Amino acid sequence: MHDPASPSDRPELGALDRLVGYHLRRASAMFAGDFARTLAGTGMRQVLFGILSIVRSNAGINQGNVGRLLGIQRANMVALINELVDGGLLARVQASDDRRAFALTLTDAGQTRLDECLALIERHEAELLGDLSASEQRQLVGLLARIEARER
Amino acid sequence: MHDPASPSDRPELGALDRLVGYHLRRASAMFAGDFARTLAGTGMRQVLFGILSIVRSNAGINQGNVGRLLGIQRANMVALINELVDGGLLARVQASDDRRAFALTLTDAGQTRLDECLALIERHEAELLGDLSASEQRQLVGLLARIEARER
DNA sequence: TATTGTTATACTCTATAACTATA
DNA sequence: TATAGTTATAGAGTATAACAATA
Repeated sequence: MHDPASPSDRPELGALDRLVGYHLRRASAMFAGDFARTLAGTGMRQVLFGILSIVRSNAGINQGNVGRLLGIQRANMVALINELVDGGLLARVQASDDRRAFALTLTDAGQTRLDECLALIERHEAELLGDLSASEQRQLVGLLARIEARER
Repeated sequence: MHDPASPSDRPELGALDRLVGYHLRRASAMFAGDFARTLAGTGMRQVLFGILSIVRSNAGINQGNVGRLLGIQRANMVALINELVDGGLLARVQASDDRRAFALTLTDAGQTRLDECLALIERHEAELLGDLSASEQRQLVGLLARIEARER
């Protein structure tokens, strides 16, 4: 009953607990789950929000480049863009310089929807990051960004 | 051509770039992808390795508790445990104190397989974390662990 | 009543290959 | 040849509901 390695006392993670990949996986899943719960009413998902955010900052960008920025395959972008266009959040017009491509822009509805969601997301992040100071949050983003920069 | 917000120059992420959830998502996906590539030959996956690691540190634990530690539903544990038992890495015997449950332990093959994979995983992590000092890596794990602790 | 393991099932996400029209 | 968008499809991963045996 007092065996320090006994499962009935307090189960341990073993080697897992020292792996950055494991903690990234769990923290990321926590954020994804809470994101979905917080934005439940809006029909917004992490990927869709990412697309809207990028299109706002790069008006006229095509969907291939959006996908490249987010690590989404061209084939999988089609349904996502269709969903946003059908929802009236995104406008898709023939690109002037390349007749194969579409130039993407936010509609007015897309602009306001993006802002509404951003407000919800900021509350959601503040909730999950409540234990970290502002400087620790910047530290975290900085470390993650350096990892991401290693390949992309 | 010199418009600083032009998509053709250097596309930006917009609001996304300030969100911890986004960076967690991308960094986590990078680790998952490289994990899969590094362990490709072994048939090992992140979840399976997690199960083996927990069983080693908690010999005799049942699959429900393993799933609870990893955030995996009971229903989804069945196929995972079957896969590891069929692969000869995990042994499943009737628990002495609860006839509903199975006590899980690593087989000898499971022990050596776990160690082999751990060696590969450590190289994979060292590769992806190459830009971070040892102290920065500890900082990162510490920050992630504090996020995870907020709910579980 | 609650819990362990289980089955069945459905839904999302992701990955690949191949096609078309343009470049 | 290469690229943008598209279709079809298959595989993971994940979520829910329900059941039998046991607690």
